[in-house]
Amino acid sequence: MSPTQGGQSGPSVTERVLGILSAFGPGAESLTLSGIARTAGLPLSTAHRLVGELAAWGALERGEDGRYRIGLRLWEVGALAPRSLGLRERAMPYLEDLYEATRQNVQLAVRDGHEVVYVERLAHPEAVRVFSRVGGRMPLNATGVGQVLLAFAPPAVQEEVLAGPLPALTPRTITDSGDLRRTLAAVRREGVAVCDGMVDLLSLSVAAPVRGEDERVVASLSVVVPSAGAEPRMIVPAVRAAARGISRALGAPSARRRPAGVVTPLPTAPADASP
Amino acid sequence: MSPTQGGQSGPSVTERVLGILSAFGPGAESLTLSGIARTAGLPLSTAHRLVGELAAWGALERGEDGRYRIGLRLWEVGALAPRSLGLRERAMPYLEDLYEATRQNVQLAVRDGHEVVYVERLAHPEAVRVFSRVGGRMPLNATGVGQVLLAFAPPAVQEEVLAGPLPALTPRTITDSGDLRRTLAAVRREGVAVCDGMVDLLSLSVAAPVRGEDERVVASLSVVVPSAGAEPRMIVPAVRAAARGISRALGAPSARRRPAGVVTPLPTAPADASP
DNA sequence: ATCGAGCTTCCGGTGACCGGAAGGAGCCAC
DNA sequence: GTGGCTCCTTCCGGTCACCGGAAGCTCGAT
Repeated sequence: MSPTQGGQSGPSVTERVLGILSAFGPGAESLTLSGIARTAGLPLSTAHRLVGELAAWGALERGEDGRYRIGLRLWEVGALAPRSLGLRERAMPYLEDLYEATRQNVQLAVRDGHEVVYVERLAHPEAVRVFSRVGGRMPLNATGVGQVLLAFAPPAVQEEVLAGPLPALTPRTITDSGDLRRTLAAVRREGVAVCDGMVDLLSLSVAAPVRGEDERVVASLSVVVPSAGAEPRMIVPAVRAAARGISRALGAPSARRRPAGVVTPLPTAPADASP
Repeated sequence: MSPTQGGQSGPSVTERVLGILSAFGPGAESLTLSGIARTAGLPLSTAHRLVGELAAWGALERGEDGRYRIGLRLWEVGALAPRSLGLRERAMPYLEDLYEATRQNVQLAVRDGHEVVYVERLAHPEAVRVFSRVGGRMPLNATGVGQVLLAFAPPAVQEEVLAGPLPALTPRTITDSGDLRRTLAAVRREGVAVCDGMVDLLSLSVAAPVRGEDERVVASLSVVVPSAGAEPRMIVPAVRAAARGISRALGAPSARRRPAGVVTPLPTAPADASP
């Protein structure tokens, strides 16, 4: 299938170039040429040539220290990703409000495969430290946003995750697939996930689903507060309201504005846990 | 110098791949395969192969409509760009405050070559419409952030821009190099740029410089308000204060916190307009 | 039905790419 | 000073991955 898997031939040029980009990551924002070559598994001279072309275009930048970093031009192109830009633009005002109201951490995330990817994050400098970062990944089972995204994911994805290993970040992380299945059902029922001490024993997160125009859950929104003395009851309505606001901004019919006081039932989950 | 400039040979594989990424841009967030091939100047079958590899890696995503978009994975890598992530992370709290105080548009931008690139933007849904967008570019002479970034850029860059054509976005855009030179001197003297109706006749922006640990101006911050009835005197101090806060967060010595009431002079500009 | 636009697959010739090797620059330890 | 390290840069000939024309496919529109 891949143009280069036939027999003993090496990776294609494209794969090598992408491999160079992959060498960068959280904790490896700047690399030397040899570091790139080592990480990407390329001979030094090959890496030199390819990196030179990438830098000429602006995908990489070379600092005064001679180290390479991701270039502004690549960031610019990446910013065109619909799941980043389109979502962010419309969600920001609501994230703002939620941030302003809580002065804690507010996060917006989407699902990519079996992981959560954080798309936006507002953090008060004095709020609880949080492990996530914009552009970072986390397992689906261990985070509030992850549980929401998983609960409303296609059944096939749910089963794959439930069948696979469930990594534990703390002793309180859900790692039993039966427990997780029950939790997901609860999330679908309640429309929120409350995750206490699963990423980090000191923090608690409250997450809610964001729906797109076809009613599918396209993102999840959460607030992270200190676990000690947290009162989720105070936060849940605010998170739900913000998530609904974003869904409306994205055109989700179920989140249409309606006369105050009239309560419409939440749409039923696309599919239940049992496929 | 380039590995492929010798004689009549075509662009290298790397250049072709980057050309494919370049095909995407503001107003072209989603493209068909043939559209990509046309824009990038590649034969269809070549584009097909390369795009396939990019999609397999996650640099591109193929929608249900068969069109290609920038993939989340590329966004993720791009998010590692130091001028985006590092800057944003530290600047956000201050942008927040400024946004909260003005409920208008707040922007953070850096210079790349002879253009401004917007790195972050907070926009109130009911605020003045603004042309800029995250990841977008604008000419240096026509925007508040641009004038600030140009005023504190290396003299060589200033001269290049002053020598080159100065695009006009409105009749009020500065297009005379003498005028621009005087404006830049004023910006250096005042530490702020006030730009009325230069991007768009209805809006006014107030911008201030953000300095890094080596005192160099690394970014610029602005607030955009409706031109009609705007009172810049009210906004200038807030913008200056936020810019100074970010500079401090980035480690700029001149922005160190000091006993209230003691005024330290702003550092002199790295170089005056006349080189 | 007929057309056209867009997509996918196939395959043989060839020239772009590969990477070993040599050499230079900077740094630290001895 | 001098040896040994790491990192970077440049060169060049053989070979194999890449290129792209062509044929066929799937749509939807006329």
